[in-house]
Amino acid sequence: MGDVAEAAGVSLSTVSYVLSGKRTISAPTRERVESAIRALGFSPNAGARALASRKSHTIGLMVPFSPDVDFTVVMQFVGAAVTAARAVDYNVLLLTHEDGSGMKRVAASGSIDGVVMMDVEYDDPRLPVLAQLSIPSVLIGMPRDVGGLACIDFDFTQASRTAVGHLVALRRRNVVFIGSPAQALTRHVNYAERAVNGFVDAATDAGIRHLELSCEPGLAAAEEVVFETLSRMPDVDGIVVHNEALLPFLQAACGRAGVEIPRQVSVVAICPDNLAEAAPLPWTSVGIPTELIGRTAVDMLMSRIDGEPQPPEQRLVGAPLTPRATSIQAA
Amino acid sequence: MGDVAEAAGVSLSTVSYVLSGKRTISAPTRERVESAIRALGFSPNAGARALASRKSHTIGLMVPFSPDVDFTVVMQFVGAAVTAARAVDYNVLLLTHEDGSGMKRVAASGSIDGVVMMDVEYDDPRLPVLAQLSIPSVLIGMPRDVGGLACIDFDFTQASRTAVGHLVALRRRNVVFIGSPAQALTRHVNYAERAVNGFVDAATDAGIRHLELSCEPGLAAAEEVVFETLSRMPDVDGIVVHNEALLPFLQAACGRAGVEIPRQVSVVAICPDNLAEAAPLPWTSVGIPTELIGRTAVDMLMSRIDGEPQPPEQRLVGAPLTPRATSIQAA
DNA sequence: TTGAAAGCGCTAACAT
DNA sequence: ATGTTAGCGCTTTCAA
Repeated sequence: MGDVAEAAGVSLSTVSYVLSGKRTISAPTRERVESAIRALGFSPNAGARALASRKSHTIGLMVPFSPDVDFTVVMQFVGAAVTAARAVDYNVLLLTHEDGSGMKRVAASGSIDGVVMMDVEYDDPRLPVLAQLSIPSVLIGMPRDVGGLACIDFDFTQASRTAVGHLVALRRRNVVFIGSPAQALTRHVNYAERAVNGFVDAATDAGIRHLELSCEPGLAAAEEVVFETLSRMPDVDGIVVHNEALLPFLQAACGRAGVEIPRQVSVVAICPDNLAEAAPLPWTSVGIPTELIGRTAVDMLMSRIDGEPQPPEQRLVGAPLTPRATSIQAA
Repeated sequence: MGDVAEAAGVSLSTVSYVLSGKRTISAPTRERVESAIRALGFSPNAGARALASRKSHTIGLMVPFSPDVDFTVVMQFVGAAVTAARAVDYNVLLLTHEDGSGMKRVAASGSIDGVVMMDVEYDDPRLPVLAQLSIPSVLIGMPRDVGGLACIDFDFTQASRTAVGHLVALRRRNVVFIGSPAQALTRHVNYAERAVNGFVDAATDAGIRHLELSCEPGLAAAEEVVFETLSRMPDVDGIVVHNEALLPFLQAACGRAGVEIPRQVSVVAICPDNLAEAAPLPWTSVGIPTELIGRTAVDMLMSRIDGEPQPPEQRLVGAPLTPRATSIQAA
């Protein structure tokens, strides 16, 4: 940085202020400094900056690696978060879901200025650790006890209500909810619960028959759940499905069972829009806005890092329904 | 660190050397220092350490986010790499596949000491950038021109040969190779080519009939490729499939077409073992050792970071075949 | 609007 | 086997 200062004929601190923008610099000076930076190919040293400013310009991102998460969805969050961080000139340090002590270490050493934690569980053992840290954090997901933490999550209740509303508007009167695998339910009681509750409430309000099932992924499980649906509600004419891993198989399973989508049964999926669009028969869906949630999580974290202390905040993100090929008006 | 030194009754540098292990310390001294560290809850500052030592103790990991990669497989590499890095006390900075300039920045600023680049393409535009960096790198994948770079990849040629050998031993004589989608072929000419070549060579050597197809993922495409197989080789009795995204659908497609696995047709998949095991009918497979490759990539990088300069090196990792439910002796 | 200079908390060369 | 000390390359207060 000394070289740059010399080349531009200014002091070292002026170069620093040009870089950080924390001081008003006259246009000509700024210009000279910037061209000197380019000419010398200067790039400020991250370690020195971190030491002097006590900010690493890096956030931690805790990513789940357990086999029961849908990595397609996870990667959408991750991609959005990384993009959002880059946009404000922050790096992203990869932390694993399991590694609570690792998080403690990088936080204590000043390697990160904040944490975004994905796939938060209902009673997540990492929450106490998080609360102890001296750096801010944002959770993606909604634990039982939010304490003073900041959270953001998809509004599953609203999504289910919207889905049911759509089916009712299409004059469907016998609807079934196909939810996430049992394992997800136990880990994330909350979100599964919210989705189911929204469904039940909306169906009750509308005065229509309803049934709630959960399902593992895979073709066999898909066929099973279709079979169970037909035996418990033979005149089913509407389905709400909230299970990303099941989607690729559900249409095939319905086809084999002779259940015609969308003529006989209209289906609304709760899943990211790009998954809904990619299906052979594109799903009508309430799209989980993974991109928006990932980006917002980072934005919330940023305002806690360099803004004034923010109050705890729990944000629920809703989404509209997009009609596609799997739902039409009942005959 | 001064506090720790005082509490332990030693000098500041002794604390530093206890931490880094770069000096032999007498047992009692080390003990006093370590207990002082624990007592004070001391954790060394990463920025200061990076500044003084010119090492960030962080590696960059370039992860692909394009929709045409299989994220299940990607995450296995990532998980293995992160675990390996943690094991030697290194952090992992997440870089996106697209972000060549971002890589340049973090390298120039001293934020990372080395890079592991996943999903390397045949003519990857980032390779020139990588070669310019002053930090070492390791590629996962095999580009056209390796230059002076270090690479590691799965030995697809050997895998195909092993698969064909297995089918031949089961007295299969009419075999088809179902490969990756066309898009993967254009991006990664090399690996697809190697897999196909190994297949063709082995089938030719064994003197059996053979056919090579490629296939998109999804149930419809799976049915199509089965149909094409049957029309071009009605007496097919062996399949080698190298297409992770297709696997969940292939058994269903065969079932629908009346192709009985494994009685009528024996199938060998080239895919990570855990994918092969998870199928309803577990695949006989040549398992891509994602875990090993990810870990080895990090090990190779580490030896280039703190060891003496290493020569360029291209490493191919082979794997054994594990017989499972999709292959038996021909009648 | 700009400059001078005192650290930030470590590492490692040089001592002993 | 341990201590002393000069930086590492920035940020930021204080001064002009």
